[in-house]
Amino acid sequence: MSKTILLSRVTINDVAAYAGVSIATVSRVINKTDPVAAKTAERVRAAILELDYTPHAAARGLASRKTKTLGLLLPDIIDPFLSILLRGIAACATENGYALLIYASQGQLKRDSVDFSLPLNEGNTDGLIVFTESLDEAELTRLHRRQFPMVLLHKSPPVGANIPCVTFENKEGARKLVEHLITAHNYRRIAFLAGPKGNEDSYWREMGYREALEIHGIPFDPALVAPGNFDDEVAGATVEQWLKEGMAFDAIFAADDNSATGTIAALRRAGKRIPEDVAVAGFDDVFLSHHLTPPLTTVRAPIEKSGQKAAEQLIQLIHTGQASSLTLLPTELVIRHSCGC
Amino acid sequence: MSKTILLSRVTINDVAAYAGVSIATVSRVINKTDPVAAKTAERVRAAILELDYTPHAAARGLASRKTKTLGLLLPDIIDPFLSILLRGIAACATENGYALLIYASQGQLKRDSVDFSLPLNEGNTDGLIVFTESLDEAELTRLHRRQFPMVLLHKSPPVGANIPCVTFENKEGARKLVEHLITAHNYRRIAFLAGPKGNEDSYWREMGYREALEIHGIPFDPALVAPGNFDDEVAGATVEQWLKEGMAFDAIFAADDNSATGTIAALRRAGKRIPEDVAVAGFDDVFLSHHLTPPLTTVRAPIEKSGQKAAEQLIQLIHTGQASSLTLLPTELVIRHSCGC
DNA sequence: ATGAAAGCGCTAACAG
DNA sequence: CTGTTAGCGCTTTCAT
Repeated sequence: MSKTILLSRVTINDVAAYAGVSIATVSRVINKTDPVAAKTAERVRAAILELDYTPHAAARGLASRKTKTLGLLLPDIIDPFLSILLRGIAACATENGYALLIYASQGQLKRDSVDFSLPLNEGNTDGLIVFTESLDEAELTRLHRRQFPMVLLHKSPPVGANIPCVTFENKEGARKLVEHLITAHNYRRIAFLAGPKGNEDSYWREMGYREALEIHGIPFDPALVAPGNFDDEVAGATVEQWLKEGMAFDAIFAADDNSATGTIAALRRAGKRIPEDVAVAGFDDVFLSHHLTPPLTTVRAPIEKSGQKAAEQLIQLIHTGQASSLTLLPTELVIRHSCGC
Repeated sequence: MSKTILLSRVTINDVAAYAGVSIATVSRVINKTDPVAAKTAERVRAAILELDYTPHAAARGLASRKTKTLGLLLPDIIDPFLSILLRGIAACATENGYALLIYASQGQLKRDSVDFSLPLNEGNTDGLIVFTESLDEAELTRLHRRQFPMVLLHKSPPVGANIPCVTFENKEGARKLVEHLITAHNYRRIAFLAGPKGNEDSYWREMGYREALEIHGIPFDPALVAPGNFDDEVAGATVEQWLKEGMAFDAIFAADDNSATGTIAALRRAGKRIPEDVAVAGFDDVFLSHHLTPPLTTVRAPIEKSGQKAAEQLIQLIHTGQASSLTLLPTELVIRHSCGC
């Protein structure tokens, strides 16, 4: 009976033998790929239950050439942003019957040695979501040549490779925010705390910042741009440095809310009032933004949606071979008090 | 040459043919399982490079009976806590050459139907990390009977199943915190905002709270315990309800920092001063805790470490068949200002 | 040091 | 409706 201790794996053969049918029939009732007589199916189901059988995913994948899992490649950084993104991806994947295989490459993955083998590939996933810089361009191009389904998240494709991509309207969001700083509050010395080098979200946010300045005839001052690295401590250090140098500014636009948080902390340590002495604004609108003091003026980025869209596009690509080459998610200005409002 | 477009998969056979050796030899140079003559190995490596060959993970898994991936089962909630936990797990996994397969069960996974197949199992992972309530006890017991390597995160094993478990010293941390509230500030009406029903971390934090009261001869008042659900909005609503009812308290101990955040917000909306009118304390010490106003007094939980330990234990279990049945990570009181200090 | 061959557990024609 | 059989791509004895 069910007390039998089965240490070796129960396979489809055991089920077939137990139910007195062929393995093909067992496969059919499991996958519902072909009609099976009701009574036979019932016997098979009983056998599965009795033997406590679970199909072997790898074997299935080998035979059917599909794994029902999505791969996600991330660089190391795991922060509030990623956590929200993950929720979007995971929800969409699960909803569509896909598992999510995540690989956090510490830094960028490159094909450096011969025995290099991409941990996520055709063998264990049906497709890949590649976040920012997690994968080397050569490798990206190679996989694409192989027709391996991929979508890029917050990163544009290498030239010549038409890989679908989903990201935010970063430039517009930043421009609107900075224009608000200029027109509503008349700030003129607005500093920008950039994100990590090479990060495209940050790049476009800076472009939006510059565009706003230009529109309003404010000359761009390179001294007013410094690294914040999407990190509260790095941002804090930069702000402290500026303060020490006696740099003049009446507002700081941080490329994300983490760096805005560090900015506020540093400003406060230096005895500055926010927004009276220096206004602060961020980007993303993550959880903590409205719990800061003062509540942070920022740009809401639909992070969860961007994850969801990426998964959606990937699944569509897997099923139909087609996906939008660019999905641009709208951003929205969120005025709170740190800007002076 | 390399311009050849290969649409069909390149297999070990292609490599073997190209290098003029048998597939066994190719396998050997890839896995370094047996000595291969230097010149032969060189030819094989060249072939791999030239053909752009990547081993097929599923086939490998099937043949070798190991997948080099760890599975992580999560309930739906993806919050700052999870994000930190993930970092610990992912880092340890990657470091040891394992990929991480994540499945977010919306709610608890149960074996409800026959064609139910646990998305993460012997077929695609070498072992499983099960977080809190993500997996039904029956299924847990079943997998354990099968000797499938598992470790539980923030959840104790079903009776009779000796599954390794890693969690925090929740009770001690909570007791120390509440004792601080009592002895340093002389609060007597201390409310407790509990976590989700069934959550063991929350349960032990409540036990620590009760113990502290008892030690100091303060009678336990059930009216002072209400749900916060590890969520800022739920916590805020509860606090508002208390305020409306005219409930008397001089301090609120929230079971986690999210609910402490909501508590502070609600208190402030009601015009209460913190800590003068009501003191607040949390648990976890996540990123935002020291950016709140006032900075939050809390208990630091080594979240990243708990993820790392879980992965470590699991890998050890896979390799040696042995692991500590209980890993209890110490917590530490973090006094900031929200308690009155 | 290398090759031949037998599976790993399953799906998917193809028969019947 | 059901069974037989040929792989899927790889690892792993067992020979040589």
